Amino acid sequence: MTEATEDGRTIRASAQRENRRTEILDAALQLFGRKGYHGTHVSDIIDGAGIARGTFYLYFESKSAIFLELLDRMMQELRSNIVGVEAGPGRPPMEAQLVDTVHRILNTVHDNRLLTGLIVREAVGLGEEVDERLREFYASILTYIRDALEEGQRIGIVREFDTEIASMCILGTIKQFMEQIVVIDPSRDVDIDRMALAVLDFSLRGVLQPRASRDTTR
Amino acid sequence: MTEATEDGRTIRASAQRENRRTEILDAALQLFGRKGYHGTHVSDIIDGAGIARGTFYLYFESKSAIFLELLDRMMQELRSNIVGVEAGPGRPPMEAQLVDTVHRILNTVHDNRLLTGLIVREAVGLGEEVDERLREFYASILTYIRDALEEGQRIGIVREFDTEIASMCILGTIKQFMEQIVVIDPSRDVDIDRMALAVLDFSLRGVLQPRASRDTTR
Amino acid sequence: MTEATEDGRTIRASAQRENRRTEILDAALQLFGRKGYHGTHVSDIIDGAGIARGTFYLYFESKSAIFLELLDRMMQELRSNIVGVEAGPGRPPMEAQLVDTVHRILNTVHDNRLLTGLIVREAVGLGEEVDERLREFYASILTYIRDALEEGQRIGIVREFDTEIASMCILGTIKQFMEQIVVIDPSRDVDIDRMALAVLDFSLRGVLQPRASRDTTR
Amino acid sequence: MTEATEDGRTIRASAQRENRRTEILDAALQLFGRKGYHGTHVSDIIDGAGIARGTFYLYFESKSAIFLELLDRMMQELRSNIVGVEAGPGRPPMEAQLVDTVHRILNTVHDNRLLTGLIVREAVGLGEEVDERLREFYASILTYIRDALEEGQRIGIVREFDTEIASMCILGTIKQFMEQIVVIDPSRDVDIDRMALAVLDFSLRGVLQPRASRDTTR
DNA sequence: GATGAATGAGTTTTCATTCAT
DNA sequence: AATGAATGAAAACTCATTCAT
Repeated sequence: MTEATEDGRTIRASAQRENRRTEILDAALQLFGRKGYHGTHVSDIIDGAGIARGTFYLYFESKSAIFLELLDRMMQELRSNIVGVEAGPGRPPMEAQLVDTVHRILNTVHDNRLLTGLIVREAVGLGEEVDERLREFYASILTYIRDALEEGQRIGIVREFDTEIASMCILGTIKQFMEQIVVIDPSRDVDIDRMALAVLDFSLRGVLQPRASRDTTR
Repeated sequence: MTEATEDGRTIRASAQRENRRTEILDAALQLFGRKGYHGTHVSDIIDGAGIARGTFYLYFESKSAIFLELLDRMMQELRSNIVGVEAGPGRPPMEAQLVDTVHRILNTVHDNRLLTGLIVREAVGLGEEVDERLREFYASILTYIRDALEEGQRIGIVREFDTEIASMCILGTIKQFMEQIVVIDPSRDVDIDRMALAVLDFSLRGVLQPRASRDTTR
Repeated sequence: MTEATEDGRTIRASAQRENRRTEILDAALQLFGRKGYHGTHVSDIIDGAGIARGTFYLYFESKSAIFLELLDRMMQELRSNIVGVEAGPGRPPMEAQLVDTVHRILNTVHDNRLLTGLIVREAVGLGEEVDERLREFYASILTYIRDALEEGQRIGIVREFDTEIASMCILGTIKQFMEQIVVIDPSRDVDIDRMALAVLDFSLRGVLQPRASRDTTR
Repeated sequence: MTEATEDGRTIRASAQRENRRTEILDAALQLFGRKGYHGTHVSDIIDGAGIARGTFYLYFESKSAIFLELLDRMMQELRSNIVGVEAGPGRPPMEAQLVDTVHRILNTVHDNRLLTGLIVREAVGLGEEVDERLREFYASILTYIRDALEEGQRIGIVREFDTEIASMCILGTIKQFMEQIVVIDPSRDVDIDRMALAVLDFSLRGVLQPRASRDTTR
């Protein structure tokens, strides 16, 4: 019956259903983000969502299923904010694009503190599936960064170096700030602007004095 | 009686005892490193160490106690390899010191892959105690890096920038490689030399083309 | 939703719940009464109640919690049967009141053999909490007896003596019969009437021949 | 070899052995008396006695064996202090004998506080054997008291009443004071003299004003 | 005899998941 | 669809007893 053409009743019902689902996801997010996967019990989630125990399993197959869904959601969110930076003719200069990207990434992280926590924290012991997805996620970011760097090298903006390693350095830098925002100091209001500029400045130019000292240190 | 000066027997016995302890620690390390804290059960550890259930509790107070001991041990190991780098008159140039340090850190990490895994992974949900120690550990590293950078600025090797943010960038870079070594690709033989040089190159000089292009991009 | 006014369903459910609870309490009572606290395992209780392991913890926080609840219940029961005896103008003569009280106490004890067993037996090693409650319980009974005796002395029914010691004697007598009923001879049908009268006779008049011998012994 | 005629060596050895045994018994007594059977672990006993774990089992078959031995010892001690009171021609008047007996019993109890604690407390859950011995012990005391009362009735000192019940009353009174001394108030120095006299006064004469003098005693 | 490391059966408790109502 | 009582496998930890040295 519900599989017939959707009349008013089923539409309302399925909207209702979607609402419920979202409420549960939100409750779970709060908890996973705050107390980690193992520290969060199904009891906590149903209490948070104000539903009955059985209802939870009407919407999600298992505790790990809802966790994975949240994980995917956040990875999607992050990915969509990173993709979009492309070096190419007719595009703004790469540096401007990068400032913008870093800005957007850090803002996304900040806006989704809790979800990001899921990624930064729980890395292992949640089964091969989680490991695999996180690996893929980071691999895709690495690839993106690397492509950007190589494009930069091709057009002469970026100097020659080991792009594989460099992209890891950049990823590490980004992750550190993700962690800084969500884990280490979640209460303090962070200055995203300052962060983005400083991160970029560091990544683009390094720490050394440009000319004079460069000769002395070698 | 047994509290008298240790004769051959008690010496041998206490050596034996220390051996056992180490065996159990090793078995636990393998398992925690591979499957995480929650994924590892006391049963796994005693199976791994080839001892009886009760024997485990003869040597360690609890599952969390042995985990904390391993954690402390690795943080100690890492700290002792980081401390020692100091900018100052009569010391080798900072860059050389840094190459050396990065090298040593990455080697330590590589030699203690599994232990490092404990630090990189399990970040939350193991109780306030673990959280606190990890926080302290990273804080001490951050302070160390920052001090080094500021010293560098004072003596004119390092250019002016936000040292708080920059030290986080460097820490993030280091952590990324720790993770790279222990989590992401634990089987593949990594080229520590190449890593150390590339990391340093990136951190010191950034990604941009030094001179000519620097004017054009702005 | 379920917190709205209780409809037929929730009323039935909560009645059911109360039933279950009582069933478990009953099973536990039988076992604690028969085999003592340490001799009774949670496994015994769930077997006795015909429930699953987890169900037990749905109704009681722990093994000691259910024991304490039974303990409190019996102390309550006994107390309520003792309180009510008061010497005063317009009240039945103290002796009649006492016969009645002893009767009621022994009947209560008999009706709650198993529960009483808990009090008579387990006196130590169950933690300070149990000790404390038993101490309080007996202290309240002692105080009650003593007050009654002193009131009796005031109105001239009771002769002069050390009421502190005498109340202990009476308490000891009562406890002995509690024990007699529940521990020493739980199967044999006891004659409460005979007991009550004899106990009172003993307590009120002692064992000595009233007149003649009294002169000879002094 | 040790089974040959005891030479100096084996005599010394066996004296030594007896000493050790006693030390262990003493340590166990302290602990059982203070913390109960279940609250006392073999570890506590060997710590208290300053011996090795295995040594304990060289002297006692099991934890319950040493407990039973202590139990027997105390029952023996008490019995030997009660037996000796006999009504008969040529003996001191029963009342004097009783004062003496009560005195001696309470003193014995006081001198052996801890041992008495074993009897007063742990009554159940230690297996049929313990139950049986305690039952026998109390039965023998009851019989003794009853015989004394009946002898008293025969020679006209004691009035007519239900001696079975009365002997229980007296036993209960005695036990209450045993408990008072060892459990309820073990620290406070008790006044054995006052206790003994008051107990006897209560048992012999009860609480009521003696009929004839009920008006005149005041 | 003495030692104490090792044992492992047995205990309590947890918690994700199921299912009758 | 929603409920929440019931489930039971699995986990950590205890402690009396044994046995090789």
